[in-house]
Amino acid sequence: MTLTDTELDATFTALADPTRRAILVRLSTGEATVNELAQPFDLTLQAVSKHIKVLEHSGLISRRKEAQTRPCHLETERLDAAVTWIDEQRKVWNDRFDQLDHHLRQLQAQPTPKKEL
Amino acid sequence: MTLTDTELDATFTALADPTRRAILVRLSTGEATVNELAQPFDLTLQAVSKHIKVLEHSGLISRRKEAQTRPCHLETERLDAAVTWIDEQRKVWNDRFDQLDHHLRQLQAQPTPKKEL
DNA sequence: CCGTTGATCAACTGTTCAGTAGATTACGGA
DNA sequence: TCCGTAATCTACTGAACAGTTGATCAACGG
Repeated sequence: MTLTDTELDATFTALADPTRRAILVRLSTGEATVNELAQPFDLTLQAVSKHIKVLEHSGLISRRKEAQTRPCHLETERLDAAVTWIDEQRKVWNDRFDQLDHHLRQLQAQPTPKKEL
Repeated sequence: MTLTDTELDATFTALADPTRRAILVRLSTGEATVNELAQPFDLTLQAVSKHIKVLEHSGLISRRKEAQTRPCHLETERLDAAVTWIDEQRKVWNDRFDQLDHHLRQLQAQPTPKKEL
């Protein structure tokens, strides 16, 4: 799935914070509630709740509603989509190198007058 | 190569802005100067210069010094490193699913008394 | 129904960030 | 040497953001 510009904004913004990345790492090992996620951090519950909202808004996680708790879990599709965007750039970049390589081989085959470095 | 927390911060922060992503897309097709990069945007040269500094600081691009111009080019190693981090999380997540799958098979094999949903 | 727990909402503060304008540096060409 | 061009540095403004405290809501257990 391809993301819009706005979705890419939200996704990379969510990934750009160490607390939020730590939450994702924790969630990669399984579901967790807000309290459980907040426990390792020297932050108020409200602050962690905000981070979770950012992650949820980005689509990187989603949540169930279970009794009083609201367990969070990873949405790997968004991780996939982020990688897809990056790979796209690398692909174009690498294609360009292939062309450069081809060009250099041509130059080698038929020596030309040097123009500018 | 593995990135530190600070480097991941800088890398994902750099990717979190649409102008900066557009600059990266442009650079994936080849080197460009600050003026060339600024041209498509409705921004002052100074603003674009700042974005470029953010990208350079993140390690996603680097620059040569050529006469008056300072051409920028992509550093794909950083793109690779960002993908590596994301893949790491997906791997753990998928491993967990494998375990869950294994667990469910066991449950299916030998019916157990239900504890809690 | 009341107290406890999990979590959010609301208001406020301090900091970071994107953008601007104006001055400045650095290089190359006439 | 003087001018034009490429780019940066500095100082400023307004918006967004991370964090706090205090109040509130919703669900369960006695």
